Amino acid sequence: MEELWHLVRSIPRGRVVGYGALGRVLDRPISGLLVGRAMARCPSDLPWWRVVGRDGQILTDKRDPRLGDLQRQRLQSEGVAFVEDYRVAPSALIDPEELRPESD
DNA sequence: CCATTGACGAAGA
DNA sequence: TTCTTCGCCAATG
Repeated sequence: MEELWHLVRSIPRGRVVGYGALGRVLDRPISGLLVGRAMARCPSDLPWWRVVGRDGQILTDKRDPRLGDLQRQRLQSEGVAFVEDYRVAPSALIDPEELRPESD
């Protein structure tokens, strides 16, 4: 999982990445669903709120619905634009590939 | 041990 | 466009 944690940690402030996109670039690719499962039990020092659905949707629900609001708040406080209450602007969405050069 | 269930997403109807 | 099915596979009951 170290590789996944590293990727998430390298997401710049004010940017978000999709679950499936992350799973796809791993050394051992996994489905977005598994990325989500991993994120639900990730280390507390990860910027987990910068991971969203493929179309920028805030998914976090099911077990702890309150997390969805927390995620939205954190993203908004980073300056991420929203096109809907629970969906970020496409411009904030980036591919894990673009994490290499940037790192902000 | 077996059935369900997800921080998902693509494909088919 | 909305709904269902299916692949993914570890965790949960």
